[in-house]
Amino acid sequence: MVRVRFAPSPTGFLHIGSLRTALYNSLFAKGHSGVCVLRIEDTDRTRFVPGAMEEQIESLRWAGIEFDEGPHIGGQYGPYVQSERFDIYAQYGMQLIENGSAYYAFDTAEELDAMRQRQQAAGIAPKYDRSSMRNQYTLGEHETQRLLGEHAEHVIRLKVPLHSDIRFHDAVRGEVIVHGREIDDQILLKSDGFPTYHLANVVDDHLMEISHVIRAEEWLPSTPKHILLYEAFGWELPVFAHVPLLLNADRSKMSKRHGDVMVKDFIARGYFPDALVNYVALCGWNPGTEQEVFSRNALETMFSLERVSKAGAIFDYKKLDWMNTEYLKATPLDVLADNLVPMLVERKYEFTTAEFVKNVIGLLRERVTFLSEIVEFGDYFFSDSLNPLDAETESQLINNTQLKQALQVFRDDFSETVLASHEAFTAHVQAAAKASELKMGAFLKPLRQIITHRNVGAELFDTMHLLGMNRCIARINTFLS
RNA sequence: GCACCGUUCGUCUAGAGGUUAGGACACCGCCCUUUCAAGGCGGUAACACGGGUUCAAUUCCCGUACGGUGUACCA
Repeated sequence: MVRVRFAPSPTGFLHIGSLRTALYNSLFAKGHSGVCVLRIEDTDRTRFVPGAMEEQIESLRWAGIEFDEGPHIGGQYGPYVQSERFDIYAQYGMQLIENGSAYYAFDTAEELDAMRQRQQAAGIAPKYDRSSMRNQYTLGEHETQRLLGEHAEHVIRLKVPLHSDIRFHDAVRGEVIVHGREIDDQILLKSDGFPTYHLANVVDDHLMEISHVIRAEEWLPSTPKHILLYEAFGWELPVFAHVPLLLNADRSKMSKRHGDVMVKDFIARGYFPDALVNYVALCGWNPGTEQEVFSRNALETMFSLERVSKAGAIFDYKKLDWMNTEYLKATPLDVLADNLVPMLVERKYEFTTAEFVKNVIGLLRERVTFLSEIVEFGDYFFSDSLNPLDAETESQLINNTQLKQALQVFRDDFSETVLASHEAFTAHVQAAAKASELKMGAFLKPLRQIITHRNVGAELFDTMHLLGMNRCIARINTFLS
């Protein structure tokens, strides 16, 4: 049974990189008929942000990533919030103390700082020095028990075997080897009684029967510590898979300052959830074919850890935009209309019937990146009070007597048949232009400006056809007067 | 500093000893055209470097360089 988990910390908004990690977990679970659990890792009380968990769940839900178990839905392995599992960690910490895999340490923050400074000065790697600091071994059993008896501040540290090499297989990277001497005696239980990530993570993954740990590459260096913990408990290892990081343009870990990185930012900018998910899935994974646009279902069946790439991927906002246009072109018009109508209503626009809006979207969607842009880009469809023309265009139009003549001809001979077909329209335009000795192009551009108050848009025939004869004539009359 | 991980067009990537090194985004050009797009066609552009191994290395091995991550009583 495949059981995976996504385990964010509620310290802020959901990061785009976290979204991808969650996605990979979810895709992997779905593809293997497994279970994806959400677990909240809130063991750092100092960084806890109220409401963050809810925000992250909401962002995930927006992206269509749902869980099978979690704090918001329950499940057989709860509770799914680590702060509610406080006693469990203490219990397992004690087990490690009893079997000699962990020990008590009483050093203060200042003492530890001093230790690191000494080590740096001596040019050696900063690492807890079990033989010189104040711990169970240097103090002796008697003194240790005495300190514990009087409730002296203490932590529990992992006793890392000095000379063992840790080697493990990573599903995306292959064999990874770390020498035991490089691994620090990690703190397992902090002086406030809360576990560190390392302990909580291993205990929970075991208790929740997680089969595959799919997480970001930043966890790779601490994986040996986790393996040591599994061994200390005598537990079976899950499969580890460390996925590459999402990077800024300068190849550093993707962060603010270089652009939007929170999922809520992408929501606000108007991306389709499926487009964002599709793009992000491709950032570090591909199926080995040349296909780039996938349904969610295709993603679920095709995704595999073996095809996740090893190197970090620079997040390409332009390609994301392209992906969004792909979805904009592929999504059924009535779905798009359902999304756009509320935005139009909010603007208090008058022409917002679903059918009309559908037609507008059909005309304009190839010209924008976001659906929401149509509100602005196609404003002349939704209201008859057009934005003022810019001064230069306006004076050009007003001073063009030939144009006015042509417009009069165009308007006077206007009938329903003009907009009945492209051919009829073209013939009508030509006749009006010819009567004033204008070239067709020289007439069409100003006509567009007068009808839409814009220089670009869909083909004029389609535009006017959708607007209808009366609205077109009204706009020409407004200009002529 | 040390440890680990990585390195194919500007970007995302395909490639698993012998390829004209393929695709996509972006960029440029042409076509289409009633503007802008979309679409079609075409183009510029990559195997970090040095040693091996091999008849043959982008591909395997070892170094070097560069980059990233980690090195907390944060996750």
